[in-house]
Amino acid sequence: MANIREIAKVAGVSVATVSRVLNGYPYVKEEKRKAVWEAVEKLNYTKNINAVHLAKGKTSIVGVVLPYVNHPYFGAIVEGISREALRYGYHLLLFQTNYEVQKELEALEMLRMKQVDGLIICSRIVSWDVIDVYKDDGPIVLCEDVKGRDVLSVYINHYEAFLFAMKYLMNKGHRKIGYCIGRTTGTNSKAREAAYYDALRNIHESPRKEWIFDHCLYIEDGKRVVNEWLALPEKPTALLVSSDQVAAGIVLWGRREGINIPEDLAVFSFDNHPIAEALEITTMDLPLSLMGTKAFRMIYQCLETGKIAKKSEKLDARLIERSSV
Amino acid sequence: MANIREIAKVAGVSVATVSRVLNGYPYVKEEKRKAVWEAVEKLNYTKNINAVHLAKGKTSIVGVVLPYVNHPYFGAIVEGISREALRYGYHLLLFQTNYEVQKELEALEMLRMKQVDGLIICSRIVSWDVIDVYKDDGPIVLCEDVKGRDVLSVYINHYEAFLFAMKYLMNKGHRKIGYCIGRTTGTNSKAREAAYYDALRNIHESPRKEWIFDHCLYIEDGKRVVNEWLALPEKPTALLVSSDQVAAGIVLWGRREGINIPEDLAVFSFDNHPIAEALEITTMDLPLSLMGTKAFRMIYQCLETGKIAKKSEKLDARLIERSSV
DNA sequence: ATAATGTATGAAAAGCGTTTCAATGCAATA
DNA sequence: TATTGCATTGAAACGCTTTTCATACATTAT
Repeated sequence: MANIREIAKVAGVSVATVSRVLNGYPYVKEEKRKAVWEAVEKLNYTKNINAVHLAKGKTSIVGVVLPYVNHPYFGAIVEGISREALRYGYHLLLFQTNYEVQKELEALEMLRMKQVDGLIICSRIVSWDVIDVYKDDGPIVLCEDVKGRDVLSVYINHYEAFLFAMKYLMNKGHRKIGYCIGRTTGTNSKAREAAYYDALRNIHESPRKEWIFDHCLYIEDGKRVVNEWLALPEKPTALLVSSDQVAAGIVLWGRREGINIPEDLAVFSFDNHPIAEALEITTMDLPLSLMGTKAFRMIYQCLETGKIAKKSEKLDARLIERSSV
Repeated sequence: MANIREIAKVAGVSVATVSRVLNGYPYVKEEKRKAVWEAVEKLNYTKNINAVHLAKGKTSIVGVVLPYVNHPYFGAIVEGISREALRYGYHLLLFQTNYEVQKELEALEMLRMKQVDGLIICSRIVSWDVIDVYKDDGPIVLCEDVKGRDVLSVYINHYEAFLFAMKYLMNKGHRKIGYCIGRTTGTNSKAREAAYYDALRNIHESPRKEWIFDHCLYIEDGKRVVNEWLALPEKPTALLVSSDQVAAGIVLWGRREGINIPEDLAVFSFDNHPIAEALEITTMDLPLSLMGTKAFRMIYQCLETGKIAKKSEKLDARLIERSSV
């Protein structure tokens, strides 16, 4: 495979000139410019981008760290990142972690090794100490409330959203409220948990462990929730569900079990995925795609200008009132 | 940032020895090995992976070309690819194309420039001539029937699956059958179209343009289909739907319009996404994740051994009988 | 004792584009 | 005419690791 030196030889110019032509720099006589392009054509030359990466010290790639590629929640975020990255000529390197520390570390190592120029961590399990170690290796954006820590972040105000939902349910007269969550660890989950407990405390209700359903991610998890709910001696009358997927599962499997929604069980969900519209599920719209877009922009700005306008950005959820509550 | 030369100096060895230690090669005295690791520790050294890429001429990255990251169909494929890539220490570079030729070309260029070692094209719009140009730049796997062309491929037998579905519907007495598809171009879509026409011809029914619904990808497209179906002067009694998402939309919006399924309208779908189970939709299970896994393996095998066991692999769909037909 | 192996190590080349610096030529301004 | 400045170009350094080749010494086999 031809390289830039051969092009230079064939075109009768120096490698510097070839580089100038290839990158569209000025100060090259038109005839030389032409000669270079002809040589490129003739030798069927293509840049070796790894040499470019080495020489420039950057790759125009940002890494995206997430537990599951195939979940609509993360899909929406990635979509937002992808759209923006495309616009600025950046590429995306995907790190599916399954919440394994090892995999997350690997992604961080890739930042240090300059495989990626920056990192967007959609969800994580590694501790802050670990993140801190890699902070100087390139911009890292977290999709969670970093609470004043010295890292970039764009996040959805899950606490407010959950609190809002709780109050909404309580306004409708509900006192016995349970909730479904993807995992109990993680900043976002903790924020929701806090809102849940705070709201319950407000009405002097004590929380019940059996009304909290963990590991709720996909539609099929809704089936499990319905079955567990049915088996409950004392049942909550309403459920906050952190994902429309799970809510859809609950509504659909619930129907099959003869559960009336919202009469027997009110379902209040989050995401505003089209499935929620189709099922008339009351939900909070989460600006996931926007969050991805903003996360990328933050990285980009940091990379190109070295400055950051805002270190942290909080995005709000929006009520979509339908008939499942 | 320290480099391998500095490590060599500090450890009092040559760069070759440092490289040996770093890569776990034999033939290094234990004491030197230790000295190197100590220097690495001391200088907080990390490899510059771009230099590695350049020197090795490979990156251990495979590119994944797809139109939309955020569709469950492609999500499932990527999931399969990702799982396998993880196992073999490969990374995934995502190319979201939105079916723009320019974007697909860019991905192919990345193969030529050695940004990626191989390419998995989940769906495409560029012509075969274009693909051919890049064939020698690295392994390319297509997720479609390449019909004897000299490219690798793993694909689902959409023709058989669609034909099977048509016969199934016809066995249930349906004669007026329409179908919903994501796009009308593309090998996979053409295969389905062919099966549709072949089956109709079999029962001497002539196809109707207004019974073919294009651009059906997401749940919300089901709403559109329902509305169009309702407005039809003469309605098909059954619909073949290429995606469970759309089928779900049809079933759900159909219910809201008082359409009885399957009495008024039978729905036969594809994918076997959990949503189909929740909605009791009869569907064909498509081994999407498996296809991704196999696609990666093909690339991997090609890369590591230079040989290909099978150039093309056809995967079959499986009937999941439920109650929407 | 000698040839043949195996272990251990470093110098140098190879992989390749970018960028800086110095130099040359030519035109415009003082 | 002298000076300043811009246009043009190339040599060489830079980014960094891998890998080959040659060398030296220690064993083991013949």
